[in-house]
Amino acid sequence: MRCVTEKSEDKIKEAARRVFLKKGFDGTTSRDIAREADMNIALTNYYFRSKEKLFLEIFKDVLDEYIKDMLEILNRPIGLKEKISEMIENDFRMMKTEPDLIIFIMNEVHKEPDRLFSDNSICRLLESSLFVKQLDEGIANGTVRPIRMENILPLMKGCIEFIYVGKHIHKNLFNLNDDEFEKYAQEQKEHVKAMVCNYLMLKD
Amino acid sequence: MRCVTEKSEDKIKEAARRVFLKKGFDGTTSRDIAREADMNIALTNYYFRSKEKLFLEIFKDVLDEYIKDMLEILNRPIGLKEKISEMIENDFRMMKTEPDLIIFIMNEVHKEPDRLFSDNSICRLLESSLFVKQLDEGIANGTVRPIRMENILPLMKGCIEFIYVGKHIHKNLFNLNDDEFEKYAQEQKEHVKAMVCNYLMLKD
DNA sequence: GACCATTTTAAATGGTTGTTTAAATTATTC
DNA sequence: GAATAATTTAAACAACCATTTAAAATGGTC
Repeated sequence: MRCVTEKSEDKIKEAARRVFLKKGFDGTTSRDIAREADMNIALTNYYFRSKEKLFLEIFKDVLDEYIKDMLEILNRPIGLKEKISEMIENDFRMMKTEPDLIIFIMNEVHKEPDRLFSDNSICRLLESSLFVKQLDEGIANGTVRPIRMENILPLMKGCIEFIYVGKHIHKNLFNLNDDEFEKYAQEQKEHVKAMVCNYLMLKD
Repeated sequence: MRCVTEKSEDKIKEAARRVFLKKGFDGTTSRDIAREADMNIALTNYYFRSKEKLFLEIFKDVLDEYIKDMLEILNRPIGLKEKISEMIENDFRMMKTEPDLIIFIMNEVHKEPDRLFSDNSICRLLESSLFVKQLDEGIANGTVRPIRMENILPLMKGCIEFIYVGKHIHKNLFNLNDDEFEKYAQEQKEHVKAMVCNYLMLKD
């Protein structure tokens, strides 16, 4: 049975995740991780063999986390409009609880594209989702604008994740403090919801 | 006209820009830059005093480049709808010619927010742009949805820059090769144009 | 061609990197 | 409680880092 004190391996992994997300792979040293985990430097390699191996484990987790919620919502048995609203709300929630997640993924993949598994399992999960079925049905009966899932998803996620990925830039560009930025992000959320629904749904 | 043999200082700066944009500040070594510029390592410090100073010079240039075109279009004497179209086309052009630019800025600012000059000169330039005047006029006479410049700009730029910032992710997620991605990006461009205009312009 | 400032070079600086070692400590098994 | 295995430690490793040095090469001026 697990006791109150965490296993060293987990402590290191969690500490490493925190540091990697903040500083990226290149900006993080083994000593940073050891210090954050309050453990001896050698333990990183004792448990994970190398900084790279530890990183890849964490990167895989982070990527799964990013996609898991999205897939769950795409398959939820609710209407299209509500689904879009949920997707956007979920994105906002994620950006607030894990503000470093997106820029971390984007940047690491940008520097080393091969870190993305080359299998297309997620691709197939997306294509076979309930969301795609709903989209195709709506298009067939004329209630939905002809558009593919590949195009509509970034229209939702892009607008939201973009302002958080470039949070400091937008704070500076629009002269906002932290509170004002959050209010601004809320406004933006409602605009995105309205705009995407407005564009997707055809009324006749 | 340009001399045949470039000045060493410029050669180093251009080489450094290329490497920094690809690998980021942390991922770039002085030796990387020297190798790319085909020059001795000591010259980087001879001309720029330090890697940090060289980086800051380049970063300032890159940031200006990102904002200059946008401001010019915002002040161009053309109609709102055409202006939005031009903004989006310009964004696409930039993402194609300098695909690493946005993720580079985003990531460096994310890691070191103070690298952004704290003055709000750009902020004031945005607020006093012709675009804002046109927006306010349209809102006043009921042809444009009540929305602020801060909200509408990321609705345009976010959708487009997002798919390029996460190009490899989207290529993998949607199972696209390079050609297919460019076709996909073109589709996306048209969707964004239509969606934003559709949302912004009120017809009655 | 001697003089001087500028530019370029190879080599070295001290510090940090990821990783390893071998000894010390703790936990587990009988 | 001795023997064995698992964990943790301090120290060291070679490789690489940004930067500096001092000498060499270059170019222009008189």
